[in-house]
Amino acid sequence: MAPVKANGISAVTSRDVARAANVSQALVSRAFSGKGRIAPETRERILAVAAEIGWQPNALAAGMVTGDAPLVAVITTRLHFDWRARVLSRLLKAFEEWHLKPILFYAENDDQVDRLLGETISWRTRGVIVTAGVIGRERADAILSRGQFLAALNRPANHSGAFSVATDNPLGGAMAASLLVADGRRRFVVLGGPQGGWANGLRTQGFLDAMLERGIAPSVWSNPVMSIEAGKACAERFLAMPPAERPDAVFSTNDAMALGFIDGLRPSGISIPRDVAVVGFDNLPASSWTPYQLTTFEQPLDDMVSRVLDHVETHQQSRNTASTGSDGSSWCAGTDGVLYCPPRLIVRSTSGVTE
Amino acid sequence: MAPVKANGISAVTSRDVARAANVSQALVSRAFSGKGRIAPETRERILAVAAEIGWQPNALAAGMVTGDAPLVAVITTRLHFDWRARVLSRLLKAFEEWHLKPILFYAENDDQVDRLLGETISWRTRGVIVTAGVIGRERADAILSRGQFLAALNRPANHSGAFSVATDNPLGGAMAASLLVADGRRRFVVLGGPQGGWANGLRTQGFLDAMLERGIAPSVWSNPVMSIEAGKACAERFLAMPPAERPDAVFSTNDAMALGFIDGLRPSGISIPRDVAVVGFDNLPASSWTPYQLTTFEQPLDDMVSRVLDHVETHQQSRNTASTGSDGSSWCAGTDGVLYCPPRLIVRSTSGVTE
DNA sequence: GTGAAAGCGCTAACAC
DNA sequence: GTGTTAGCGCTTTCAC
Repeated sequence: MAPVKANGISAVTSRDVARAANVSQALVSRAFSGKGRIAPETRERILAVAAEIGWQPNALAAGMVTGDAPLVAVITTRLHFDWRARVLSRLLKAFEEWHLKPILFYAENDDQVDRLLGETISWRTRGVIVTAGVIGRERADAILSRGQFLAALNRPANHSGAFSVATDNPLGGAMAASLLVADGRRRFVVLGGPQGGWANGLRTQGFLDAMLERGIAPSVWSNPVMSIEAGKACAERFLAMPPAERPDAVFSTNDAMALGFIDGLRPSGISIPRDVAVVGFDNLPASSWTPYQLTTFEQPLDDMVSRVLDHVETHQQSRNTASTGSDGSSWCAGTDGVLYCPPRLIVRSTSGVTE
Repeated sequence: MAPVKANGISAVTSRDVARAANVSQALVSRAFSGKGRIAPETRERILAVAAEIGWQPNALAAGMVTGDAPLVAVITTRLHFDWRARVLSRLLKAFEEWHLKPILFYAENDDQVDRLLGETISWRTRGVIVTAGVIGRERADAILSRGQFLAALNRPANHSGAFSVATDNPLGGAMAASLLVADGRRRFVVLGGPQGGWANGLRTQGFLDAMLERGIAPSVWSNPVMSIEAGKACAERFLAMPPAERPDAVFSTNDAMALGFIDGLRPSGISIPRDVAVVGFDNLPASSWTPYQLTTFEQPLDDMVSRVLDHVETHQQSRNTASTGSDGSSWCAGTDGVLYCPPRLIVRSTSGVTE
């Protein structure tokens, strides 16, 4: 009954609708696009016929002929209990409102990102948003030179025409240092992450630099995985030290480790913040819960996503005004072209100072 | 230099590559698709030229001509700290491996889902996966009759040709009831959610039914939002009761409320599980942490996603063997066509029984 | 092994 | 207001 292709996909076309409504195929197109002249009654009739047949314009075909499909590429990775889930959620919502369709590219590892960035271009998207991995200069160039936008979250875009927002991690580290020093703490330890880690490395560095300015050299306890278990292990290490040598302040480069550290200390009778202050990073929901009340930093994710969306919107508009691609508007601060957003300090009761 | 369209999008085509490589346009297509006869050297040369020019096949055009783009639609909603993030993550990974590109549709509210399901078909996807809202019978029909697959997670698909997996929530409720009764508990309360809620309603019902069989009628405390704060509020309500009338067992229809309930009881000196047992649902990461150790149920999400992916794979294969759409293989158990997966009981220390 | 030619389903001029 | 026409950038016969 309905035309069916070899692959089993039904292939009703606008022509079928046109025939059924006794009009030309072009009118069907106009009825749906709203562009071009068409009598309201005709339009209604066509819409009715189409609904009956169950036809809707083929977006692929439309995109091809206009050379401009409402597509956006998003590169992401593991979402579970990750800032990316929050970011993605907000992006999806905005795109839905703007009638942009996001195609997702999932990178299991960072090394896949470059390849995915390449695949991206086959889909002739309006642009690509990157929330994982590293953007190569050549790739960035290839994308931008096609007039697509390129926006990166929490990583450098490595290109002047691209847009990049990131949490100011070193600043967060430095803020943690100030806070703990102002609280009169003396012996500091940083709960760090794996060597390659971007965020935790910068947080650690910011902390260490700020301490160095004060002539202090905190020790760093590195953890291959920044989990709650790693935090517990650090607590054990802490407890294994002679009491007099124990740090009286801990800066954990993420909340998970901080929470694990707190949990690890519970049986010991050591008091937080009296004996040791703890500051985390990320503001997990659990950090505000009764058993933790962790002082921490919140990445201004909503602001960051808003910036990204502003960039996308600007790009969309400049596209409409037929500018030739990269308008190079210098959105970005920072010498590396990244717009750094200060993390928000959230003081709870694991640090002594109440500001 | 490179051809540029009015909209600013670069429009290099396979024809440009063909010209540069001194071959026909058809050969360029063959070089990339691997289909059709082509001399290896020619292929290499074309690939090299294309790389230099920076051209890749236009997937939209390819999809249009073959009538079969490697696209999948996924309908989702708020991802932050939600099972959907985990599910989406796994779906994305699988699709990446299968070279299927997911287009995401975001439903802010359940009522938008039907509309999104409609938009879905414009993209001529291989099928759609639904993780939010309600699937109307007509929509399901429209999708399936096009030869697309339709898979639903944690909701009925409302169509025999569609696939649906869901956690067996009533069973979970019943299991909680058994557990608590076996533990010798007498006075039960259920921390429920909003009226409309699907999952929490079934969990509550399962619990109540199982209790009813034992001649017990637990009370239900409904909460408009199933948050940690709601759980705390329930704890206050609990504490406000005369001690003799207080429940000695709480079944919370999600972990967040259970954790909040536990937190709310902390200052009171009431002991868990001695004075009151608590059982949750969802197995949040925090539920296993030191201050909580919550007995709870885990949705077998990985299994469920695997089922969905099996269905997709089956559909893909039946597509290749040119079957005409819905193969109607009766995957589904249950009279409503939903395949129910039993939740996994995770006994920790907030329930008295250690199995 | 290669090229010519015919579309895929639609949009956008342009003529009527 | 409506219909005709010419493609969009590819894939896929089918000749050669």
